[in-house]
Amino acid sequence: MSSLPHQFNRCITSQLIKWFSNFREFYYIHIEKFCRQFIADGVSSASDLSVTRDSELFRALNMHFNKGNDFQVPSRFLEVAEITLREFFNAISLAKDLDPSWKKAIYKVICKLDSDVPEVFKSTICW
DNA sequence: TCCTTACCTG
DNA sequence: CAGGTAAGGA
Repeated sequence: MSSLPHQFNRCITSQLIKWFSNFREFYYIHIEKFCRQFIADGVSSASDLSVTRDSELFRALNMHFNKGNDFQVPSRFLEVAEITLREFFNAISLAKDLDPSWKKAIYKVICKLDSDVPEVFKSTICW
């Protein structure tokens, strides 16, 4: 009740930030992986790419982020995942991946689509 | 100069 | 996932 809580708070907050950061990495790594696979499989247009709750991509992400299906993944997540997938597709199609920092342009677009952290996390993950 | 974040490693 | 850090922003 005195000084410790503050340290805990600060510590846990940074841990959560790190946690989400790792999630973000996982997210992008897998979307790129699936995207390249789609291309290898012959998908020719970004419009042919979609992400639904039945998609393998979704399953992979959900398996990692929401293993026990403790949350109902908002449809917005699917939309953003699809946008991200198409963003990667277009970039790779244009051979932009030749540039060492080609992903930054994508990150810049996607981060603007970030949703706020749901209240459940703020109120549930406490000490 | 402090804080955040992307990148890499274990 | 956590730790460490170089790089960039305020």
